[in-house]
Amino acid sequence: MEPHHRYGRSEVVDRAAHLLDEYGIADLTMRRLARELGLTPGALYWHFADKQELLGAVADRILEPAARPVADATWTARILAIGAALRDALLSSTDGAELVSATFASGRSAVLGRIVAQLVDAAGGAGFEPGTAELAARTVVYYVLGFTADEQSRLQWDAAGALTGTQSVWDSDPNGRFAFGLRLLVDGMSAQRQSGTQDGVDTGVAIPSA
Amino acid sequence: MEPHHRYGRSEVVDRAAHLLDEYGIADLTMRRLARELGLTPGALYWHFADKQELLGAVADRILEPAARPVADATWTARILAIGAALRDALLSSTDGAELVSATFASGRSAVLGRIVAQLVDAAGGAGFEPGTAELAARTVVYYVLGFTADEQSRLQWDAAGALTGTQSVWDSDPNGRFAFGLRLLVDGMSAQRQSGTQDGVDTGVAIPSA
DNA sequence: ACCTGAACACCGTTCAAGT
DNA sequence: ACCTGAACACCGTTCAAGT
Repeated sequence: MEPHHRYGRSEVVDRAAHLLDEYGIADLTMRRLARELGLTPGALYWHFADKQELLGAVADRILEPAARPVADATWTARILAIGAALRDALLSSTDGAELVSATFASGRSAVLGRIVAQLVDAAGGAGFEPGTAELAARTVVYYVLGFTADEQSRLQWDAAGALTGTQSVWDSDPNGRFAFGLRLLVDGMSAQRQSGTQDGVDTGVAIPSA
Repeated sequence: MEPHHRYGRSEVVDRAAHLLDEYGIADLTMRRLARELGLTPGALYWHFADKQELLGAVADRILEPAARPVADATWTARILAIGAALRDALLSSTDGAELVSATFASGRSAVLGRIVAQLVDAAGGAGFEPGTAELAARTVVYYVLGFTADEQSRLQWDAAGALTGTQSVWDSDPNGRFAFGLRLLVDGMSAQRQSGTQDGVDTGVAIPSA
């Protein structure tokens, strides 16, 4: 498609994101993407050092809507909001959770870093010192990525023709199921923080991490 | 190696597990494994339907030590023990966490199912009804897989020559860091369960899931 | 019961050279 | 600044046929 055109990096990422959403992560290959753009495979290596960098750029595009700073509120509300926004972003594209999980593992997403930073900030509002807040923030991310990857793989497996009618507890109220685990974490954070700390106010009181 | 030998399924899994530990998940390919066994690639398809099945069998081998029923104790101690045993199992092989995460996503590990069942049982001891206990159990698994995959990738990256000397908070007390997140979840479960429930005793009192 | 041989349809990456 | 051509070193999977 589209011969005799030269591309910038962002146009290549556009196409890659479209390819992902349309055909899934297994079909997001360098060769396939090149073909879709009417290019030779080697051309992509002018835009990206390797495939991981391309995947990171696609992950960042998916995550962007979840990285917008959340309105001021109590720290619990902020964490619930960031978690929900992250899940929504992952669900917005086919195999989004799987892609972002893989990218997170390889440490190649800048935007996920910003999301973690927002969670750290919110956890700081709960009275945790920076190091502990980072731990809590990452715990939230592990949960959201794990839950959503699981959810999405079931969704796509079901959509591919299987068990229609046998809808178990798994299918019903996914938002509630997601919120349950997130609330577990937020409740755990409430239980661990210094009792002298007011909700939403960082008193700077430290909590030992072990 | 070892020509003129015919293999059973378990011997093939042995070799695959060894290959994983020695060279990592990227080198655990069907062709490489066949070569290591002195076989033709096609031979492996007599033992396994596809690569995912092979990976699932290797994952099960790694997880086996973590699936042994834990000694009776309070539900909190059981969850902490299962979580720690799962992490230990994942860390016991190169790329263990990555392999098991991938296998979990494809739902191809029987042993991980048994581990989840033990967590569900322990959560039941906290007074959660079955559906909610399952949610809590899976949340624990998401955390352990996420934390350990992250930990292991950093460990292996550092081992590969990088940042020696600049050991940040990340390297110090990994056990404590792991326990922190797990305790967050257990505390969250304590906060959500029915107050009439004694520790370790399942009174059968239900909690709504949303 | 277990494996070979041979094929099919792919991969990611590099790099001199072209415009 | 962006791309081609061509090569290198691989993949997973299938299947008739062999022992």
